Amino acid sequence: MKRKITLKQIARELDVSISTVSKALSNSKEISEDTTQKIQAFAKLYNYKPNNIALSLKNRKTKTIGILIPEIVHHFFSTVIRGIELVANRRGYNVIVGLSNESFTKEIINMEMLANGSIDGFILSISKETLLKQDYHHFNATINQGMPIVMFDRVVNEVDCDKVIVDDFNGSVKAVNKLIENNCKNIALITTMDYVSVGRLRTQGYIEALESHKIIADPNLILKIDDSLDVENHLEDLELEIEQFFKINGSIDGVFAVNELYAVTAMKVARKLGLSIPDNIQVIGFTDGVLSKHATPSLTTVSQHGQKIGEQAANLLIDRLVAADTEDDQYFTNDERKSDFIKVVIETEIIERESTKQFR
Amino acid sequence: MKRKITLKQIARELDVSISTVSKALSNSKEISEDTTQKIQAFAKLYNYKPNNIALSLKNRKTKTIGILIPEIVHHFFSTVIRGIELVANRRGYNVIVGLSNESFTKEIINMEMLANGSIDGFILSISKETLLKQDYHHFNATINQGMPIVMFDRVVNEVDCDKVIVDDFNGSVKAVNKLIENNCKNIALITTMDYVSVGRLRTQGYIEALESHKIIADPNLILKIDDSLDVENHLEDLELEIEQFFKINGSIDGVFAVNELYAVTAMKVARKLGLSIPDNIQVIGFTDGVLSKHATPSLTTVSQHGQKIGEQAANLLIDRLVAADTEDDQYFTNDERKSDFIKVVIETEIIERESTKQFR
DNA sequence: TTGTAAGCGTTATCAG
DNA sequence: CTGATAACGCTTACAA
Repeated sequence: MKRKITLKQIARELDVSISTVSKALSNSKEISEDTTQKIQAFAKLYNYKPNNIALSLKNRKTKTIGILIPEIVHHFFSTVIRGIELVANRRGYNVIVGLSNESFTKEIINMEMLANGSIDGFILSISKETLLKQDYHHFNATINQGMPIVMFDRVVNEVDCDKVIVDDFNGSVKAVNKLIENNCKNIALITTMDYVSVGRLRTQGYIEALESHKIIADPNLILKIDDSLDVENHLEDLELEIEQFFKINGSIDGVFAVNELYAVTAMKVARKLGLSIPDNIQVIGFTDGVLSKHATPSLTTVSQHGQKIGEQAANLLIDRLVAADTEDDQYFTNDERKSDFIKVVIETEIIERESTKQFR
Repeated sequence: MKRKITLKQIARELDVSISTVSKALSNSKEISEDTTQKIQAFAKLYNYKPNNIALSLKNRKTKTIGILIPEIVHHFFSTVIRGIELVANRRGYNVIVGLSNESFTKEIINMEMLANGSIDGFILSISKETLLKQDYHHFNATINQGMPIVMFDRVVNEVDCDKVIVDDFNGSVKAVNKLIENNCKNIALITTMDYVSVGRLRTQGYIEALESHKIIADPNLILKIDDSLDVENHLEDLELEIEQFFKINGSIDGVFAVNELYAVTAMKVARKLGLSIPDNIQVIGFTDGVLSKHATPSLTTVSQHGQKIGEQAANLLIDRLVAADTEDDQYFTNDERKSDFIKVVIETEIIERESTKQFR
């Protein structure tokens, strides 16, 4: 078991100085052909690789990105990670992952842990508890320390940084429009509580789509599920709640659900109540995950393109890191910079499958 | 935008030496009450936090674990990550994630990237391509450099390290036994190619279960799907292949599939062929993910307890890191150590749902 | 062409 | 009680 070899050891072994070794290995032409050859051969033989930590300390940058998300066992988030990882690796960065588990405290702890030198910047999505509390000081503190943040999906105006979001509003509009075109007369919405911004936006899209067709949104047709802090989904409760909802509103012939779980559960309940899909009820979900694809009938959904979100976020962050590296910091004041932040909107797309009627 | 403050700056500001500051902050009693107070107050004011990178360099350990998995958009793997992250954080470690994307080369590149000082040890699951090639030199090289590895799920005898595996064999046996008890006479197996060890073991369990009931396994009832290197699942192909299989073997009344995708697809195909589940065909899958839970009918599965696997793996790794930290390295030779490696087997559990008959 | 030395941020050892 | 110094592994002026 030989520990990894260092410049120092190579130098000692070959009886040259450390800096000679360093230069030789980076092909500096300060060093003679001969010694360069000798040193490189030796280094290859012993499989020398520079120590990342030492490099990080010296260069004051780690070439790694911190990802902080509420939950990893979630198709959308893992898709985003895949996207981030893809471009990060391509551009020479590593990726370190922290999970807030939807908790404010864990979010802060994780941020502090990573912000102390371990990473060059954050890509994150805000936890539900933080959104509830509306306490964003830790994000701003991090940014003020000179560590850039890119937020995605669950973002917030109170923090000045680059953002990548899904066009939740228009996604909903498209979905509801589709249901209207498909002759649904009583379109229900199954959504979350308003404090999750994406839930709110999707709800607004629903209302807007109806109104643009001169339909007044009926509050009775909106079911708000309170999944506030219980990450583990209590399936039976959900089913029960939706079943109640359907029974009270017997006329529902279209359902738009803000996530695939709600959509799939709605289909299950509908079937249980003897309704057939898409003949009696048509269903559209948000988030195009495994569930939608493999449900029976397969689910028409609004796809969010999670991987693309991740790729965009990573590119934004790395662009900024590279820029910070190059530019003369002095030329800008903080204020000048503020206007600079970019908000990328990723368009949604409706994936038509079996849970809506086909007209053709 | 103030950069993070360092010991040096505090020292300069307070007109003491760096080492005094360092000691004061670690509550060394070498330092007088007075100065300690003053320094700590100042440090708190400026929110001083020691720089992780500097600590890593000094201590020659990073307190971070490298995870290397084939794919993150996969319920099982993300469950494992969650488990790892859970205990890692509890025990003061961070987690850095690399994805091999089932590629041999990417696996190696990622390992080398992380092995150069960024992490203290690996938790990994082998990529399919690596299993195909049977080239494990990079794992052994890493271990020889003194970096411990814990493998999970996709493991291999050729590498000496701690391992956490699912009891694939007995899981299959249990599943097939259940089908036999439920009066299935012609039980089919839908599995992967043999080079994925878990596929092989599950196949063996199937055969064993049949034989223990004096049933001779019929090779025609075994469908081996070749998903070798195409990570993106070609759903239509899969459906077609399974449909062919069902048509050729009209007598099938039970299906055991080695993952949930195959199981769910089998159910879909069965329904398409006018067969009802569980009346005409009973189905059991492996891996208890979202698909199983929300399929219609919901799928009886062999649960692998991914999170528990992650927790165990992390504990094994950290135990070893802590031990390496304490022990006098000289006392052991490599050989003595070999016998030392632990293989933890996580028991599977059958989760009964609607795709099998209930007898009670 | 090669070597010395400083510095990245810490901590530990040893003098004062 | 406090401070100087070395060391972790590396790069890079600057000397020689």
